Amino acid sequence: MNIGKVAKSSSVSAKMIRHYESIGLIRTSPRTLSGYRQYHDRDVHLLRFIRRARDLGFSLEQIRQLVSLWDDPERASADVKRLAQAHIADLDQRIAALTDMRDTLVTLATSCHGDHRPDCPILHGLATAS
Amino acid sequence: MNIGKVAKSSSVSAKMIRHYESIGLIRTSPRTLSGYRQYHDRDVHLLRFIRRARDLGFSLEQIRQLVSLWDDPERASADVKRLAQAHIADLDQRIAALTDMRDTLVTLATSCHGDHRPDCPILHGLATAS
DNA sequence: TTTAACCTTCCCATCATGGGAGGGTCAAGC
DNA sequence: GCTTGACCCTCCCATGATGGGAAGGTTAAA
Repeated sequence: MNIGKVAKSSSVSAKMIRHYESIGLIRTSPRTLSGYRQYHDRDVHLLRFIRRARDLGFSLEQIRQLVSLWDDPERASADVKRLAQAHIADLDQRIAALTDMRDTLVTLATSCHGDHRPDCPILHGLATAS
Repeated sequence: MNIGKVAKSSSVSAKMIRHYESIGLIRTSPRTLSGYRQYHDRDVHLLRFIRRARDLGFSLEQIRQLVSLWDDPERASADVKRLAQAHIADLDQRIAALTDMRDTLVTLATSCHGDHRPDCPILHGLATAS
């Protein structure tokens, strides 16, 4: 299988597949005589795994660990759970930070009359200590 | 005032002040004979404004618009409000995306027993179509 | 044989920020 | 006046994940 087909069936772009190879997230693939990368079904499985982990917001470094656990028949599920929970905590923090921003902004926007006059609590709020 | 003092009192690093100057977000400052940038109180005000807008998650491009509205005594508060509401909508989208990730991950992690055994619903969930 | 659709590598861009090298300036204390 | 330490300057490089595009080779079908 060439890289284009793998890209389509894994939903990981060819660009990214090459990149993942270059940073050692996936193994270097064998090549044809003319230099084309050759893949098999198991590579598609791995790339789908990576893609889903990305969709869940894991970083490539975290995915590197997930992949090595995935590959390891001796793994303890506790190790996987630890990774997942650390990531959940991280997501919670980011959600909280964004929610704080949102709430502050909603408060400011609510008090802005939003007409032709220049007076604006949003700009005032930004200019003044919070 | 030298750049270090401005950085301290505005909570914007000297590195960033130079960067903001280089991308035209703030005006180029006058220099001493030896090339040191010279600032005044009004520059500190502007940088604090920028810093607070960053803290609320506005991009530098959005801040560029906010600053020009801030500078404009003829502005309509409706224009500011429009910017703020667009940003709120953007924050809402990001919060929703992160919350979806979080919920999916929590579901997977909950069903993982998290012990020494290798069997793990989290890895299984990542490997299988969602 | 031509052509279109592949593939290759290499460099550059994003966004906001920081690190660090290599070197100049300034003020205080001796 | 000289040393020293704390400033300042510019320039280049790095981050993380992804994409764009150039310049050129390969393949399969018409």
